Amino acid sequence: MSGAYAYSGSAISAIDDKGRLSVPAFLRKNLVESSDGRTLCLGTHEKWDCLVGFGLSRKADMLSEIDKQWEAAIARGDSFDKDAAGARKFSSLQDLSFDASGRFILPPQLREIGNLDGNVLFHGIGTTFCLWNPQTLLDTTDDVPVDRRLVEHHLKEAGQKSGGKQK
Amino acid sequence: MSGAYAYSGSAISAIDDKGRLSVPAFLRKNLVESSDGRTLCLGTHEKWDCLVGFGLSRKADMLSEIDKQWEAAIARGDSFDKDAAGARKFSSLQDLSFDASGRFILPPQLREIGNLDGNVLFHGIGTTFCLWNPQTLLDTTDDVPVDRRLVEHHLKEAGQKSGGKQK
DNA sequence: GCTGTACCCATAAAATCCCGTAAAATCCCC
DNA sequence: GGGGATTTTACGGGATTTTATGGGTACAGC
Repeated sequence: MSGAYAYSGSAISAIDDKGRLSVPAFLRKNLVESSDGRTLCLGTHEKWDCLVGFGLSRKADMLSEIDKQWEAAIARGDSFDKDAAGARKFSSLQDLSFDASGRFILPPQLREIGNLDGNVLFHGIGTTFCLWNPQTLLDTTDDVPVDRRLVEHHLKEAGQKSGGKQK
Repeated sequence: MSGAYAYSGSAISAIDDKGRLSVPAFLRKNLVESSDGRTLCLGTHEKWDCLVGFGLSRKADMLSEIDKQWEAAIARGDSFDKDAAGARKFSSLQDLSFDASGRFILPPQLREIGNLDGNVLFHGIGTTFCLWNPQTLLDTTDDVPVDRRLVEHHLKEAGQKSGGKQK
């Protein structure tokens, strides 16, 4: 694998009035290295009710993985639908660029699908990181192996900051 | 693979009264690089009820893919009809040039085959991207692994913009 | 002449960039 | 190790640039 860096840790960040969101600093460094610039790839998660993010280089890895699968399939004489595999992985993915202070605009469609509204919880899960609506994460019935105490802590913290503002 | 960049993301765009359609900006960048100019290759999809698009350089890749399939077939002792494969892939392909603002004229035959009328949904699937009539995509019984929420979002958005105009 | 196409201009909306400021984290010197 | 100074970070608010899209005009071929 290309990137030697793993995403870890968690933090909460708020969407502002212009629909901007800032990437927490601890993710930013890896992201910049893995994208060779300030680019964030963001898409919907295949199973969970959240968004996934990672750097550009991961996209290239995904392409070559599909290619390898295809080559293995034709060598065996099997069929392999590259387009279906590509659609699954790429159709929701957007390349977003963030500015020097780490902010990017969250596209409306991703915002809607991810149920994001107000506070967003980022948390690294290795090769990628997830963006959750903290409440959705607490309420989900999926098996998302996250320490609830962590989420609750971030929520409490964010609640104080906005001072009960109904955003 | 030649291009390190993969087509991803989705957007809707409308065909105007003069039959023009604009390539969404996020696809345009890759397209220009991969074509060394403002050229878009457009054809019908082999399986799905939509059109496929990509840059000029992808044509060479397609040729070498056919070659690989042929080699794999002989290795297995099977037969492989290169001409048939080529016909399938290339006969519907047109090279279209788009202007500085990203617009091109959708040839009537492709427009008809792709069932395109009014709003067109572009979505990247890695090495290529697809052009769908959003309604056709929602109604299709083929296994097109696309997040329906995305399509629905784009449709809703487009509906608002035209304000119910029956285009 | 028409018709279809490429090119040019105009405008509104959206995205991008840049500059402040204030809070938080880090450093540093005593 | 305490406390102030410096650096990062978060976030509000413009200004500039890019994009989407309407519409005009010139030039080709029939």
